[in-house]
Amino acid sequence: MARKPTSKETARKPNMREAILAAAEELFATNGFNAVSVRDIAQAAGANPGSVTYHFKTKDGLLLEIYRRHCGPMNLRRSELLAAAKRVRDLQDRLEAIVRAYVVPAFTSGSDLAGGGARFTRLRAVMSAEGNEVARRIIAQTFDDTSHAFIDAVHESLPHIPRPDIVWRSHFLLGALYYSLVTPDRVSRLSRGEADGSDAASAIEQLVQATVAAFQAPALDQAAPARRRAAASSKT
Amino acid sequence: MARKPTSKETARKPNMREAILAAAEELFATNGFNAVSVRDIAQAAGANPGSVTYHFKTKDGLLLEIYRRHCGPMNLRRSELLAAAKRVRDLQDRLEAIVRAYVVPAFTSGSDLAGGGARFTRLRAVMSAEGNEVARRIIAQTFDDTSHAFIDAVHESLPHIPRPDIVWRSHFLLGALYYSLVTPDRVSRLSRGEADGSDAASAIEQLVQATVAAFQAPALDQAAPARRRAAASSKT
DNA sequence: TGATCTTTTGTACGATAGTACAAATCTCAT
DNA sequence: ATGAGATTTGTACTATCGTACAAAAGATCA
Repeated sequence: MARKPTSKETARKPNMREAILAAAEELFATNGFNAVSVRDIAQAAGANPGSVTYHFKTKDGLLLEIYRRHCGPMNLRRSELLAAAKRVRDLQDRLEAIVRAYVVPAFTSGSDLAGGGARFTRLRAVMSAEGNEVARRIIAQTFDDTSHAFIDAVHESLPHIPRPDIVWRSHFLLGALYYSLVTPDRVSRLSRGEADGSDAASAIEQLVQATVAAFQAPALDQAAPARRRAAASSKT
Repeated sequence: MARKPTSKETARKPNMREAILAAAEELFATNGFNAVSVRDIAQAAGANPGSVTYHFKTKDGLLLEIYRRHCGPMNLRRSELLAAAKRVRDLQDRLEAIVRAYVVPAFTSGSDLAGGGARFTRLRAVMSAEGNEVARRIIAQTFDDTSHAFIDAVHESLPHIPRPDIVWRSHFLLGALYYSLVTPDRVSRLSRGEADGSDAASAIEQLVQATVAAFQAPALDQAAPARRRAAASSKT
């Protein structure tokens, strides 16, 4: 084999590095980190396995770069939306806007990257579930600021709710958000086709609506004890 | 006869099969399926790698057996609690009892197995995130009945809410439940120590409270459109 | 006890993992 | 065109993977 005419027949890849990143993001997000091999990624990107090593040195390095690529834009977008939300005058609307500022960037792209932020958010969900070390480090130092800002904003809208309760509820929000991206088919299945779990717009609206109501629920201390007993009769 | 030796000390291995199951459950739940090797499991159980093959044939078979071991008891427990909840007369209390019937067995053991159901639920969360094939098959055919029963029960308590909305909200519930078991430390961290994410009792109460409020939120169709964009001081 | 069945051990095999590295190829200013 | 740097390719190495299997050890009961 003297030569191979790669320049003409295949669509010219102006940036193989981007193709590898996109392929890895997709594969990691759907199968987890360890289930995907470097060779799988290379094949999906139409690249050579060695090319992955060249661009990202290690598999961890590849994951790291995926995070680096998305964290900035997404958090920036969240900050902007949060700042705008805080300016909403009506209290009820403001809370909804705050929640929306947290949810929307997770579903839609926070940058120019194709495929949207949903894929990256799903990736985060999967890495979180797997207890991935690289992801854990990045998340703690990158997203905690954003989370705190969000929690503070919610707390300002609901000053009568203790902060720990708000932390719990925003934690539930993130879990619900993650799970909606991980197994959207379950929504379609359980609703017998009446709802489409893959529809981002529906997911956002439903999630915002439910979360706002959850945040507005009375705090545990002041509400539950009075009528606790009737509900939980059998207990270990 | 010598007394039954406690399983913590080296002592004797009365049931290596159980030790392997427990070790695998723990390792899978914390690291994912592919990140854990059969050798890791064997070592954690104090067994020989070949012993795993003998008892469970394959790694998939081991995972399958873990599911088989838990699904029955947990769903049975849920059915019992759900039946009891449906008998609660007060509407508000009934809804709370229904939600509790869904949540409690996921946190506490549904059987005599040590370690509680939390570990298994966390395992399910991780397998779900990884898109594990074995788990996917079992879940669809084992948990969907339970989920439908739960959704129907909630719908009976809230007949004015469209069923798809209830599906979405119960989906969020499961996501929040999963995430609370996957990264409890995040709650502790974001609350700056004011809340303990590892405390099952707190998690349950917070989750039930938030979820009941979410279920009771007005449906999307009838509430949102009126005040979506403009500031709405008027109530329709 | 000895025979038989169950369980555990030790080892090995083929497949595949991540990664390194040199050769081949491409890009582009000069 | 040419040479230098950037990128891609091909291949190989070592480690570890899941699993198979024969031998050793333990258990059970006539």
